[in-house]
Amino acid sequence: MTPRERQKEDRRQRILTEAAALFARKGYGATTIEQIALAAQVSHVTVHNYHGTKAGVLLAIVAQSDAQLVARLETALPQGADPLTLVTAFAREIMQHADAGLGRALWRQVLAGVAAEAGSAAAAAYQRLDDALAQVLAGRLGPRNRPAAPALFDLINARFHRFVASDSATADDAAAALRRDLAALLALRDPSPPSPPRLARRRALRRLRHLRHRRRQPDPLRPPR
Amino acid sequence: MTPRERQKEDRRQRILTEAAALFARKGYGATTIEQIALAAQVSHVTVHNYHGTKAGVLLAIVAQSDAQLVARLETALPQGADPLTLVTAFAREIMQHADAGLGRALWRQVLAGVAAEAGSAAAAAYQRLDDALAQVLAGRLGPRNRPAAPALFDLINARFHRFVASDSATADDAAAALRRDLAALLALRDPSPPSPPRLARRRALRRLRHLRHRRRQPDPLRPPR
DNA sequence: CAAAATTTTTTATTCAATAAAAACTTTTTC
DNA sequence: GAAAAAGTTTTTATTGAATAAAAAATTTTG
Repeated sequence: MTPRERQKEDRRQRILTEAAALFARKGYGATTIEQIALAAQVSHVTVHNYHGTKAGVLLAIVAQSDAQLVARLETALPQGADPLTLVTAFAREIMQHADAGLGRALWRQVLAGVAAEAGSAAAAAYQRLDDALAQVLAGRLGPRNRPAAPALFDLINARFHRFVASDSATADDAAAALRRDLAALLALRDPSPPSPPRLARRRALRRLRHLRHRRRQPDPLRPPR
Repeated sequence: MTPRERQKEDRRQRILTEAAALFARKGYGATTIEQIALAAQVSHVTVHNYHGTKAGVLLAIVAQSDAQLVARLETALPQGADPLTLVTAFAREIMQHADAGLGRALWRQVLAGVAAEAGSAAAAAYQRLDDALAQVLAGRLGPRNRPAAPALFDLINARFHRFVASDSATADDAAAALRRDLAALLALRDPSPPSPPRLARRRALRRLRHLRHRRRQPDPLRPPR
């Protein structure tokens, strides 16, 4: 690594470290690029050259801190759990991570930045992290359930957005709501009335039903014992 | 309505109309509040007084134009369709609406504004519209499937976000992806291996399976004929 | 009609963002 | 190793969003 590359890396790191400290201490709106530049001992133009916008600085911070989240999830997530338990555990982790790390006010700015600067390098990096998170989830679902991982992640993400948008919601509330959503989704049925079963089939069905103690259709996803 | 109220309403409407025209013609970034103010014959401070921020102006425009979308969906959506068809039709409608109306670039700013200004009056108004849309969906699902409406709407919304974030994605692609997601979700199964069935039950199961022509578990949601 | 209340405009300031030129540092080349 | 070249940061300047406070204008009320 040449001295030039090293300097560049140093500056980059200084900017991110100082910005993170300032954002955490004074909030996003109240810290200025100038203050970040001053703390990092560069000019404000350099901050812009490195990260484009103030939101870009924040996205870069998230990209760093969230490599950790991926690692954490790898270990913290239950291994053989049913999908519902897995998904709610996953959701809880990322929400607690949001509160413990940047906090919701900053996360609102992150989500805004991702939406506003779709296509930018910073947004692309965030997207990769999101994909990595979805991969972790996919890895924990069995091969049979893996195809559902993207949709499950979308549901988690929707709840995460709501969680971040509010200041009062708790991670537990959000997880419970997610569980309800998912249960309702899995209970979906075609509204057209089933064609009346033929006689032989009806007999077999009746017998089976009896053996099942009247339980018609066991939920594909049961809440954990 | 007093003259004062009427004037206020007039000004408000002028600002929104002129802003919409400017945004459409020159894009969000290239139109300034000053230009909007000039066209609406008010000062830039008045624009701020009415709508807070530039994103606030845009959100107000969306709130107006999207009352129409709700009405349109009420008529355009199939009535007795199965959930999967309904959901994809719904998704297609809102994406086409986005393209036909503001366009994706502006929608990116809308989504960013909602995230950044969570809690503001403008964001709350947007949220109500979102809720109204979800209500339309709920109305079309039978009473049996209605509890799944929020989750289905979340899935649609996630796809809408992706759609808006990209400039190349088509509404059809997005709808197809949504259909796949949903199908995968509904095929979810508990990963724990089923306890070996008792003998009597096994016999009944075998017979039933035979009568079903080897189809184990019919999809609760079938694609439309 | 005059006083009071409300609203808009004027004026001024801070900060994000960007551009262009100048200054500085490292690397390359001879 | 010195001079030229390349790359990077800083200085300087400008535009535009956002906000605050005072001044001006308009409407309502007594």
